[in-house]
Amino acid sequence: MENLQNIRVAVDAIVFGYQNGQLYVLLIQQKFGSAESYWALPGGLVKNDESLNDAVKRELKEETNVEVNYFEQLFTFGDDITRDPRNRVISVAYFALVDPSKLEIKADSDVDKVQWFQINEIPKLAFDHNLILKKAIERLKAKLSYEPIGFDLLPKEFLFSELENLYCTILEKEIERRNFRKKILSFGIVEETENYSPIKTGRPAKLFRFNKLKYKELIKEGIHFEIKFA
Amino acid sequence: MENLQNIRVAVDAIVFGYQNGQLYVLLIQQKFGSAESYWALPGGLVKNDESLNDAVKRELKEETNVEVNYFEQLFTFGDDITRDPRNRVISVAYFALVDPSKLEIKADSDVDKVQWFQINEIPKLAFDHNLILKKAIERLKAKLSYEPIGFDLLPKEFLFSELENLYCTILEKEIERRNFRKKILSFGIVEETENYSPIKTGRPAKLFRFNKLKYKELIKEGIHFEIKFA
DNA sequence: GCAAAAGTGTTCGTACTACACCCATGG
DNA sequence: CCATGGGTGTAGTACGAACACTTTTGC
Repeated sequence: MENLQNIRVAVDAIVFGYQNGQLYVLLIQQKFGSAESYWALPGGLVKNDESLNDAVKRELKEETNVEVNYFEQLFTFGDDITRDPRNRVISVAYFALVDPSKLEIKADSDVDKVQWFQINEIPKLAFDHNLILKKAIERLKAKLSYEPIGFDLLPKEFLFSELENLYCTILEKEIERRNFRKKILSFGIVEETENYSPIKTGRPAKLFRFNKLKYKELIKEGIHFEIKFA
Repeated sequence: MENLQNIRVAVDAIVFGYQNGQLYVLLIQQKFGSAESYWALPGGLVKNDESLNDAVKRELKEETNVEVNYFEQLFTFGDDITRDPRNRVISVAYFALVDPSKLEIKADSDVDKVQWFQINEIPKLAFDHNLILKKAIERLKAKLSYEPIGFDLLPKEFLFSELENLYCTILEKEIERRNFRKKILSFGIVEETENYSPIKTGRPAKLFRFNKLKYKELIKEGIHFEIKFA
């Protein structure tokens, strides 16, 4: 029907992490990179007998030692034909949210370095990866307002002030503490634990936990989570 | 680095149309289809030197004679390795909204038939196209609530009752006419025209038009369009 | 004058906004 | 007793929900 198609299929992973009031993304540097050896998103070519989802998981594990169980498909980049100067490559980008304190990153296989980069200190990346990352950040911001994804970025038990800070940081907005707390608690998907923060300054703060089960029930009932800001 | 990758890249188009109070989708039947010759979404393999976006446009034009200027990327289907039994094929699905009255559909190139199918009378489709369509419908419903996409499906000038009906049909919900009208008009993105409906039953109805410019201004100002229902 | 669809206003309740002070602990 | 963050209540407002009758035309 047509000349033989010669297009490669790759996947890229945008892994966001939150720690100490800052949003980070996981980047790698290839060992045998193209001349300039820019930092890049983890990723690589999909194998013939492997689903796209498995491909991202595998590449991420291989390159950074990070294992993630939930990836969301972000977008497929294939409009710029020369985005990879070597071949025609389209890339299916996936993003994930993790708590960095639970992970041990490690440069593996063909990778030279792995590192968390603060989101507003991103260098020029390989290929169109700056563009991909930009789109991922937009999606993250949007999702934060209508899905309780903040909890994936935090430890199992967390302070309300951390959650609050996470929203401020990602959305780059001030929020009103009292109203934010009321709003979040009103959904009933965040519960107090018996524990208190080990931080020994100021009044001891209760630790909270996210009730995933409750959240799923509410979704079934059609209640939709939404956080707005002034 | 690895064995030669052998994955084909296709695009598929989900073209939604609205007419006479019904939502339709455009399907084709291949001439030399696989045995069963199921109906299918328009689409095909991407050329080596062609962007994904151009590929959907070309395929749609070739197969159905329909020209669309705005496609939105829906999702990339590539987790089911055997979704096409002949080869490993991943498909980047795009969707578009059109006013069918402005189009002349015509089976072209390798296509035997082209037809609008009402959304709740979809037969079993080729490959995983039922799944793709399902996802497209979900996205359409979601988008309808927070973007004024209804206007892409209607003629330039339309009746309020048509708009109202469009929302009811797509969302499969009753809506409250008075509140709906107030809400839509409150955004200021829909204007009265001087014209009246040619329908000669009941009180003559004003025709309205969508003010795209005004909408873009409001977006810049950060106002976000949202329609909720009881 | 009746059938058929278009057009419209008000009340009520809920949910978001804005705002400032007290609390519990460690040093 | 002071410094540090944690924790809370209330009043005003704006927006969505519910609801039914009048208007204009063709036949």
